[in-house]
Amino acid sequence: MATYCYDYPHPAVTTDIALFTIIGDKLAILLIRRRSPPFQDSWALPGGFVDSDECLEDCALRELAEETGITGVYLEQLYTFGKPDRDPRERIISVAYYALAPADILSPIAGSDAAEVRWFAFDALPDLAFDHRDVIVLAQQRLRAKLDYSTVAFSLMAETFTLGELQKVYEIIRGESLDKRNFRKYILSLNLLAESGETQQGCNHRPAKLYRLAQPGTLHYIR
Amino acid sequence: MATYCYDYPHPAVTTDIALFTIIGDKLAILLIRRRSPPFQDSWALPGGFVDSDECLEDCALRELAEETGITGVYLEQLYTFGKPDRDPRERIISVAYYALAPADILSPIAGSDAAEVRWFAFDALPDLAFDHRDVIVLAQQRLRAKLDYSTVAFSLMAETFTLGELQKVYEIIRGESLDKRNFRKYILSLNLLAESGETQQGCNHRPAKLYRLAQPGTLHYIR
DNA sequence: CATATTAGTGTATCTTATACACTTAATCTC
DNA sequence: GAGATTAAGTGTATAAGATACACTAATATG
Repeated sequence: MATYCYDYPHPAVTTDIALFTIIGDKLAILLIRRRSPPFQDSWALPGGFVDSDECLEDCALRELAEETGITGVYLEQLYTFGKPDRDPRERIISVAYYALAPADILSPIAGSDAAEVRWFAFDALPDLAFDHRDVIVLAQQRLRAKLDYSTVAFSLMAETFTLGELQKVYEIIRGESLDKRNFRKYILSLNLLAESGETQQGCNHRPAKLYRLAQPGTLHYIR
Repeated sequence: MATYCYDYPHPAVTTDIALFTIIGDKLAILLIRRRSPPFQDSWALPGGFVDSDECLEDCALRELAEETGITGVYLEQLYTFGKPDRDPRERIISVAYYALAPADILSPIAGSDAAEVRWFAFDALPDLAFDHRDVIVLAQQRLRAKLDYSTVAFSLMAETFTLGELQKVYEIIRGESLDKRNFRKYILSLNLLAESGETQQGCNHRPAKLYRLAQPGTLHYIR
């Protein structure tokens, strides 16, 4: 194998991705079971080393795809973790990203570096490799804060969704129940939703109108 | 010189620091003139390579002290810049920090890697090395946003200050003038200030009461 | 002693956020 | 198919917070 030499020590750089979705009525996060040491067989965030010619965001998307098969998520840089001893092998600095995807995303498939891939409820995480628990906690705080001043929550919705489903997502992330009428007033006042024209199918109650984003893929800031 | 070899390419990692203060009635930022290539003689943010056993924040504080002599600032991680070609020498990933200090801080003194150190008005920046203009623009946006939901502005104040001086700082960062009575009502309602008991000296008008932080060094979040 | 300069103070109005309950449309069960 | 069950859908009154606004007070200067 080739070796790469430098005049002074260089750390390795990785990206790690905290991908959230909503499953049932819980916030869930995607973890992989590590195939190799260190922390072999431990659960960890997907992620890996930055290639020499790719930018950080591309690395995060590539690692997520390689290890879990998931693509097309909303992705945002979170924080860079760099304590000298956070990896037992060598100095590794990790640029952490958080990502959001609708729950109807294709089921994850374990890739090369992962023995297993699974969604875990945020409130029932297993022991985690490295400092990945810190990463997840910070990501969840960011998500909750951003709910108040942006439209991040829409990235957790399928292409069409009901206002009830959207309210549920807000309630899960904020950890408190919301008034239905006030919530709908607020959301509709943003003028970011359009009625799809369809209604919900196959529910044992009055079917709700389906909405879609007026400008899909755009993150808006409120206030 | 020793060489350090790895099985696959490692990027270099630096920190860069965007240190803001208020000078006169302008937002100002500290720049150094680079002593060595690349971008020799260009203005740039202070910063430098992460030592193998120091954490990222320590690196930022050390580089700031070494290159400019300034210590004791408020420091917060901003964003990590990692485009593959952002440095012509080799792959360099930079963890950017922004920092705040009161204007009465000791004058900066050029250190080893800096031929010169100077404050520049934010609205009159020179040409900058690397992607440092992007860093500064992002830092200013973060500062402005954070003004609304935290007490960052207090980090720009001297130990004691008048409400008029504090209002001036808010006006400069927000780029608009504020109503005096409403501003005072808002600031005092936070219950974070204590009267020092002293008043301003040597001004050719009614002297203002001096205030200090009730809990110095603590950042508070509003709302 | 008149002028200039900034400090310091209160209220009325507008805007936004909150609290709150019933009717509707579908499915399910007996 | 009648009644029960479930979530959808809708408006108003009140409370809280944000905004607009003008004069008097204390010091220095000429």
